[in-house]
Amino acid sequence: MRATGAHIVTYRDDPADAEVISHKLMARAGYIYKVSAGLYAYSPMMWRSIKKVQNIIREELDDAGALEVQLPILQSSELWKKSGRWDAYQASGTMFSTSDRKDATYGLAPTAEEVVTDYAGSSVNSYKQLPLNLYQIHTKFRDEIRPRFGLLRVKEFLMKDAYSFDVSEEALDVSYEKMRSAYYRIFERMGLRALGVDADPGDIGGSGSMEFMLAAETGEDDILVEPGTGYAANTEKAESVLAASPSAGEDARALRIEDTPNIRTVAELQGFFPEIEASRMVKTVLVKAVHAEEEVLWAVLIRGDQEINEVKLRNHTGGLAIQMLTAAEIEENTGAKQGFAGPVGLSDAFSVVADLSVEGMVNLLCGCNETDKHALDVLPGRDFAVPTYADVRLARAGEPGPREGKPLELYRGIEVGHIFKLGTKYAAPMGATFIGDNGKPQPFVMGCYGIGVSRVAASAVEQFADDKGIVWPVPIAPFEVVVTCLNVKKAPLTETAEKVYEALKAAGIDVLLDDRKMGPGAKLKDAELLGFPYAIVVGRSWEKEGQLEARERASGEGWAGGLDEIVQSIIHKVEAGRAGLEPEGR
RNA sequence: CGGGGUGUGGCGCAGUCCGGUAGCGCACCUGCUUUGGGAGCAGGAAGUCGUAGGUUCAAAUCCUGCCACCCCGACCA
Repeated sequence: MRATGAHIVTYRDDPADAEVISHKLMARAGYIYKVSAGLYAYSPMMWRSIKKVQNIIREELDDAGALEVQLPILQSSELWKKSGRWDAYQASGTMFSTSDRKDATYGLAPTAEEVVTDYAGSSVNSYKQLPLNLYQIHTKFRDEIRPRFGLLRVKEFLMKDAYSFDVSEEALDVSYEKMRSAYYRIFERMGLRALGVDADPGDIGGSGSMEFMLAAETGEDDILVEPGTGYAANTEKAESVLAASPSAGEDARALRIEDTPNIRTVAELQGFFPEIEASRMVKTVLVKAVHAEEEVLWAVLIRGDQEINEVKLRNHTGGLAIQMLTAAEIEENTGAKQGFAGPVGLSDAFSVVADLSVEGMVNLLCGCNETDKHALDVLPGRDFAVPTYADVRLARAGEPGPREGKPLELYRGIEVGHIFKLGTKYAAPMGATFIGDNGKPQPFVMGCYGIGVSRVAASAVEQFADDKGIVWPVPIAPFEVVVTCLNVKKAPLTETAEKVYEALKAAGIDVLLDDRKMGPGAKLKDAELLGFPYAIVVGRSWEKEGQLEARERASGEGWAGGLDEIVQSIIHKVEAGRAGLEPEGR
């Protein structure tokens, strides 16, 4: 393609509302245009990249035996009520909803489990039709609380979503594993190194899930990695090994209640009782778990030097969301002011869960639901009922990892893919069944698998950009090579540029000929900003020495040579670059 | 939703405190010159100053309501 016909529009300034590098550069390069908050138009150049991302995904999924479909994104609330997800998504406010002229309610798809399960339920009758894996690449909608970071977090985006249908858990394991390895290949083929991490399934639900992360400082997820062991997990889910409380194994002393005027936090208590470490204290955090129909009060006990993981806690309570109690609610339900709650003398209004870090603690210090007092030398089981123990603790960097006890390292990442084992979570309530080999109807055992297509493109920019602009990996670049003619008024130059352009086109290279009437500086800057992996410059050195110059965007490396020589070297480099990254074991 | 901030040609901004009828840079159009790192000169087009109301002889500027957008927290591919 010729640049004069490619609708290239670039800007000198970053948009005022851009924070992260991918947003700034994609806007400056004219790849994206903000229509309103969280809604972007993709330019022709952007769309070329996105189509390449899509095609890599298609090829790998087709290879893995999945079938592409296209499902409606306007979906009846009736269907969502059958799976039970309507309430959850209304509660969290993530789904856009609307109604038709007859007042029937619809949602705009944030994912498509209901629709695809409905389809499979009606079109699959026998176990002989399984396994089945259906996928689509389509628009998804989420009413994000705060859209930001350009294409990284938006209200409307392109997602690849796949759904597997199997006869059993064992068969699901096979389908899941196929997708997992396909995911590594997909990202490697794009030239991106994705990290698979254990994750929380969130609103989608199900038994197992794994996220695929691209490392980036601006990522919104924290990942803990135990180096050399293959253990990596989102902090929402991550586990670590915790040393026992120093009090473990001590003889129990008698309970005492002491005055602690206006001493509320662990830090303040440490100041007040300098001889008692935080690891001998138990904090009691009061929350409510919000369910569709009710709210349940919970008291959460955790060792004083530890913090609660809200996601783990939410999963334990089975609620849709966790909210901290307000000062007024605390007083009303415990009879004491904020800062003095504890398991000792706690009202029956609360369900109690204690983190594993509390198990085995003796002579601990905690609140006793009396303002300006704390209990010391408390013994669980004697001074309060032995609670249910569960892991609700936030693992932190530096703590020993769960596999071999090596210190956990913290990384930030952008979530670009997420795979889930759903089991029968959707098929069972929706009555989506097939006839098994025993002649009886049974629900599908499902998995679902997402990739944020538009987010992948933005993440790639985020990961590779430099101070000059975007640096596309070859497999997803809008053009693999730009041929820059520095002076379009000189016939020898334009003729040479044409020749190079035709030669590369004939070799099957995606090449852009920059034939615009602009100054040489502006063209070179544009090529760098737009991020084409390779550039061939036709200018002075051709006029004077019959030499073309080639440049590699990523390394900044340049080389010169005769026309054929340069064309051949570029073809080789591009063809090598198309393969993406070397597979890394899995 | 809570806290903070901003709305002025397509983009980036000044002008607002102290009221007097709108300006700069980039981009755009025409012509000439220029061509190895975002060219020069000359000419031109483009804004009811987010919006509604109020104060005033006079409002981008002061007052009130509303809207949009952005930043910090909770959501996710």
